[in-house]
Amino acid sequence: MTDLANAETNSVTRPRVGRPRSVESRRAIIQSAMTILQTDGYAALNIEAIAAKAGVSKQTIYRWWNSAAFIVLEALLADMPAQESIAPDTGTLKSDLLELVRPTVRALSQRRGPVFKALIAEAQADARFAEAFRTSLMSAHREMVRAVVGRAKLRGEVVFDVDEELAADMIFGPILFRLLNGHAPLDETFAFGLVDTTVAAMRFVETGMRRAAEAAE
Amino acid sequence: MTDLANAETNSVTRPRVGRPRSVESRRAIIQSAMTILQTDGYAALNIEAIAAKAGVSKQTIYRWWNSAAFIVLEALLADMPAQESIAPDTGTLKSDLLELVRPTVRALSQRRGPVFKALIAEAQADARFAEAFRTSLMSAHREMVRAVVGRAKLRGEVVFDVDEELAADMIFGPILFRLLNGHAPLDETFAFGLVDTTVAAMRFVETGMRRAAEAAE
Amino acid sequence: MTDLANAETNSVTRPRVGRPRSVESRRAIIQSAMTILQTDGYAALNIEAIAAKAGVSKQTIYRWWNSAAFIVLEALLADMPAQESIAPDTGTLKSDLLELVRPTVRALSQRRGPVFKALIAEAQADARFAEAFRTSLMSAHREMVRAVVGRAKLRGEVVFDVDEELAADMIFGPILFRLLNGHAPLDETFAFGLVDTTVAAMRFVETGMRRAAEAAE
Amino acid sequence: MTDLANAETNSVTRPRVGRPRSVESRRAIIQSAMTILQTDGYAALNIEAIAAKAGVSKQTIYRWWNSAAFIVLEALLADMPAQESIAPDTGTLKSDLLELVRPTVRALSQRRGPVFKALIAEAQADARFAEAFRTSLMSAHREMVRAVVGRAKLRGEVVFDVDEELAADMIFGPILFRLLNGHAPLDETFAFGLVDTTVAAMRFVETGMRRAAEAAE
DNA sequence: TAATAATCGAGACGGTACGTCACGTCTTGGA
DNA sequence: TCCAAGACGTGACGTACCGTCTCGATTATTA
Repeated sequence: MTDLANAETNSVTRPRVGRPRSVESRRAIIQSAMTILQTDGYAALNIEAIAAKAGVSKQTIYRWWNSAAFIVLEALLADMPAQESIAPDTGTLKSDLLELVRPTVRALSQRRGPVFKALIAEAQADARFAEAFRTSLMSAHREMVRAVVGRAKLRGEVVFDVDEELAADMIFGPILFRLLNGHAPLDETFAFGLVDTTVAAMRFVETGMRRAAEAAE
Repeated sequence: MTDLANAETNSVTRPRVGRPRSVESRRAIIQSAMTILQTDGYAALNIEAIAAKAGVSKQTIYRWWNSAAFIVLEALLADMPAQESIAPDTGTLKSDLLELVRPTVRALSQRRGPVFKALIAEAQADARFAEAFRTSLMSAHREMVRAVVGRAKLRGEVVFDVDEELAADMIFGPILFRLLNGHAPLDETFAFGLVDTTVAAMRFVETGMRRAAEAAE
Repeated sequence: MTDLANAETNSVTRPRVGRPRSVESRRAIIQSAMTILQTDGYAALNIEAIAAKAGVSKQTIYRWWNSAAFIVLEALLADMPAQESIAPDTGTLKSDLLELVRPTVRALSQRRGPVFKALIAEAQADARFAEAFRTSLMSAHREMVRAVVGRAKLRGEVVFDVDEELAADMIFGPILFRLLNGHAPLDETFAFGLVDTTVAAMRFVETGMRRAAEAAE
Repeated sequence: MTDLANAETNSVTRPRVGRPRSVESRRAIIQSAMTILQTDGYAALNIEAIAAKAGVSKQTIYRWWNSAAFIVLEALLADMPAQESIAPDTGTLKSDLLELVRPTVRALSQRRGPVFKALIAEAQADARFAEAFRTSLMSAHREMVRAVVGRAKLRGEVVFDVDEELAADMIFGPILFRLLNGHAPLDETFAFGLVDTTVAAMRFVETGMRRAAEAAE
């Protein structure tokens, strides 16, 4: 389980006395937040609005979440299908990456785009949320690239010392850039181009270590 | 000259009647904004604080800028040395890109990082600012990559149908990703790895057009 | 109790839920308003100044009052001694009216004058306040004249069909006129003259009904 | 001519050099003020709105008037027919007063009411305007009552020592009271009642001087 | 069964900043 | 000297949310 809410929430030693947390309120809060998000956009998403729509007191929200962004992140994680978390393994780096990149690009170019942009923006002003965002949504995506590239390395499909961290940056960086800067569309052409380019890079990059190895020959 | 302020400001046909704009107020506003930014951070940067520090009325600020972000952007553009706007031309793609990437990475990992993050965040919530940001700061940087890659193409250093737009994404996307997500440092190692990888990609990528050309042989 | 504040405040059926209104804030607001009024005058009385002096948020003031004038009116009503609300009953119309008029004239020529002028001015620009002012402070004063004249009528001291409403106008109209227009002093001479004249009028006025009665003889 | 505008305007020794005052601007300003007054009410009457509507600079308005109220007062005085300034002389006090009171009451209950209320309110916050208002509009009205009552005194229609100042207060005070407080209508019934009552008062009042005279017998 | 304790809704509270309005003053070029 | 245009500093407006704080009521565990 992810660690999005206030610290005390997840305290293992929390005494189980007193009235238990209302699952109904929790559901209504998340539901209301997502409805506001889709109806009026992230700019209209604030604690007062969520509380009013959910028929819940502001205190209850603040008790379990630090900000509206945390609620959205929790909803997003809950909404993410389980299979999305498993890295594809089709046999080739290129098709693996396409399996990863195409759905991501498609989702971000449609419904998920505005939310994702808003959460990243939020993270720039809120270190706690940045941490939560990075270690949940983002790390899951990055991990899949690392796994795919790692397997390609074992197959000898890419140079042996390719940096998997950098590979993840090369995949998600451009996507994020187009999403946030909006200078060009997030479409299929882009997805194919991005994967082709990255695969070529992974196969032929001359890293410092490689150059050192060749020099030693 | 950049086009950051309200539309009417830059109207070419604007008649020269009425009291002229106070250059002193303009200077004080920009100066105060940058001081607050460096002292207390972007979160503390608001119109009231700028007006108070600059000894200026809020109305005067609103007359010429739409938000504090526009002031910062204007200051950044004014601060940007002229030579930064000229793409390097050292003879090889790799050294050209290094000339571009290393100073950028260095600046973003130090003083410029927080400001840049804040402006990108701001752009996600303000379409007008996003437009201004994209067409000034961002397009200038992207243009340099396009120029450098274009020259490499003419030299035959990279495949003839490489997409310069995508090249710019491959360079700045990962930088932006690390800056915004903070999962890994923006250091020299990253700069070299990014350039090496991108150069390899540009040289060996098999694009659709290239594959078609080869198939025709 | 008077009905000066927002409508919902005095709702009888208001449920006793939520944090109760802070009596301390209420007291501080009224106190601060009166202090500003006496120190700097009505022109300096604004919501921001009251809030600052009372150590209270503007929102709290707006929650319970519509404007600074309402606060002053509430303070005035609270400050009004109970016995002032009871019409004098000395046995003759003249001495009753003197009991009413002299303290009023004295108060208005001194401390109360500026406040009263300001509230009447306020009422001309704010229909809600005009209503509150008329039905609280003003109607109380008018009612006393009506009561005094009514008793004089029963005693046969004045003509039987004298209009008590008009009588109240004849008493307070000239006082108000001198207060607002400032063409002549509000002094004892004026008070005696006003009462003498009004008593004479009440005793000898030939109203339409009276003329009709005489004509029937 | 009245003395409403800034002091320098009426300076006798004013040098006649430079561009002369624009009669067209003056007309447009007064016209615009009255239009705004009738269209949107006194609350909407401000210097910026007048200047904009009149196609005039704010400076020009401030050069000749101290506030919007002065403009309105000037317009009102210019609009007042000459014959209104001559006290009626019909032979009896009652019909003289009716000639005075009925048109006044009628005008105030219709078009003139809101403007008059607003000007009186304005006078409470602006001593200079209060002075101008009192010595122009108000004194003219009061003077007519004084003249009418003075003639009645000479005819022996009223007691010889009746106070003409007080008489004027007794007439205009109640009118003003009803206008400002709005507790009862300004109608014909009120006008007749007011005049009847005042006439009775003037005929039968026992003033201090009269009582002293009687006591000497 | 009662005491204890945490949660809930409602909503008032102090606080910060917003973006706007109108004020009265000023600085241009032109009449 | 006046005029229009319009920028300027000043001050207050009324609103939006923030995150916190009482309330009384509710719902569990613990004694």
